[in-house]
This record gives sequence, structure tokens and C-alpha cells, in this order.
Amino acid sequence: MVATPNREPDVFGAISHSARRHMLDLLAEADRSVNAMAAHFKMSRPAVSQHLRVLLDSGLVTEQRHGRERRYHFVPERLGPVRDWIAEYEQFWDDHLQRLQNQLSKGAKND
Amino acid sequence: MVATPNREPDVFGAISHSARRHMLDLLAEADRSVNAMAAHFKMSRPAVSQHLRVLLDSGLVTEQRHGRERRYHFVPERLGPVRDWIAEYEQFWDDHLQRLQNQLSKGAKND
DNA sequence: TTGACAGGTAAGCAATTGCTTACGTATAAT
DNA sequence: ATTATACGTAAGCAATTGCTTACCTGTCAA
Repeated sequence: MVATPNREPDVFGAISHSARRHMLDLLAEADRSVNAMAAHFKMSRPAVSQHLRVLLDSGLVTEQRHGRERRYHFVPERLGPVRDWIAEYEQFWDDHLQRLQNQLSKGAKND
Repeated sequence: MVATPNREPDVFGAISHSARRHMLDLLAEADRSVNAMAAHFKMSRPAVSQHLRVLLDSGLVTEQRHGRERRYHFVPERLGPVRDWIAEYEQFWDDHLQRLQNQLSKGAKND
């Protein structure tokens, strides 16, 4: 059989579709079956399956079989590349770290 | 495609292509002309123009004309939706703020 | 003016995406 | 064993993407 599972770890691509982001939002609340997911969308169940496959290939979710269901589970660590890339720009719009530092050290105001 | 003149503010779609992320990285360093950008890629100059158009339509960059050049300028605020969406998951993988707090109060020992 | 340069746009294309319906397979209930 | 359920997969399709080459306009220099 296929020894190499065709993982396509393009996380940025995986989150580029709003339906898939919504799916991650739902899975962040709780693990859910495909039918439970599909109830939140107007598209067909196979279409939901296909979106879940993209998320699975990207590593953003895993699946666990429970009888005839498959519960999909969110793997937030896989958002790391996005977080890291975005984090580089924090300074640009907000100087977030600086402000946070000021906030956090407000008891020890200095220089 | 470039058929419609109206803005297509799909920021997640705009950053889904690695070439466009690289372009933003370059523009974060400095405003650049199309040719200056194209020098960093193997694709043709029109292809670079088309990617820049996607970024422009998403609002992630603006252009200013300087004689016969067009300097593209990064607009980091437009990454806000991505930052906001990602931020919802910070707690999941890392409790980032907590760790940052430890780091910033580096008078004390940290991990 | 003529020419060189910057860069957008059109047309054409192969590949990919996103969806549908139809079907296959495994598990559960009867 | 039969039937219903859960869900993946195949096939087919329209729309979109990403690239190319060819062409166009606008600007600078002589």
C-alpha cells in the first residue's frame, strides 16, 4: 500500500478557506464527528469530509475512530508557523511586546 | 485573475502563497519597486506584478508612484484579522502571555 | 523628437480547488 | 443475516490560480 501518506503540510493554505477556519473554531470547542461538523454548514457532507482531509493533511487536526464515527481533534501546535510568521510583525502595528512589558512591569516603573 | 477592479479583501487567501509572504517580508524591510522585488524571485516580472496585485487587493500593500517606478509599501495593520484569529488559540499551545511575562521580568530566574 | 526603461494588462494554458452525486466499506442495531 | 448509519472515495464539472509570452502606456534621458 501507500507507505508514504501524502501529507501536504501547507498550513497557510489549509487556513485560507473560511469554512476550514470555521471548522477549526468548532473543533477548538470540542472534538466532533463529521456529521456533527456538517450540521454547521450548508455544503454536502462529502464536501465537509474533503475540507477535513485538507486539515488532516496539514496536521491541523487528527482523527480518532469511535465505532463508526470519526472524531476530529484540533492540534493547535500546528498553527505555530502562522503564529511565528505573524509575530514578526507585531512590532509594526502595535509594538505589542513593548506595551506588554510596560503593562507587566507597572509595579516596577523605572527609566 | 485580475478581472475585477474591486477590492477582494481576503487576507488569509493573500498570505496563503509562500511567494506573497516572502514579498511581504521584503516590503517589511523597505518599500520596493516591482523590479527590485522581482530580483528576488525566479518567476517573471509580470508574475510578480500579479502577486503584488493580490496583495494590493487585499489591502496588505499600497503603491506610491515615483516617476516611472511604483514603490510598494507594506500595511501591517491589515494582518489584524490573522493576528486576531490566531490569538484566540494562543492559550491552547503555549500560554504565551504567561511565558512572556516570565521572560520580561528577567530580573528573576526563568526556565 | 526618439529611444530606453518601469510596469500594468491581455490572452492562453495547465494545474488546482471546491463542489456535486454516486458508490463503497465498515460498524451498529435489529 | 439484514438493514441502517457514518463516512471515506471516485468521477465529473465549473471556477480559480499561477504562470507564461506578447503587448501597451507612461516616464526619463538624450
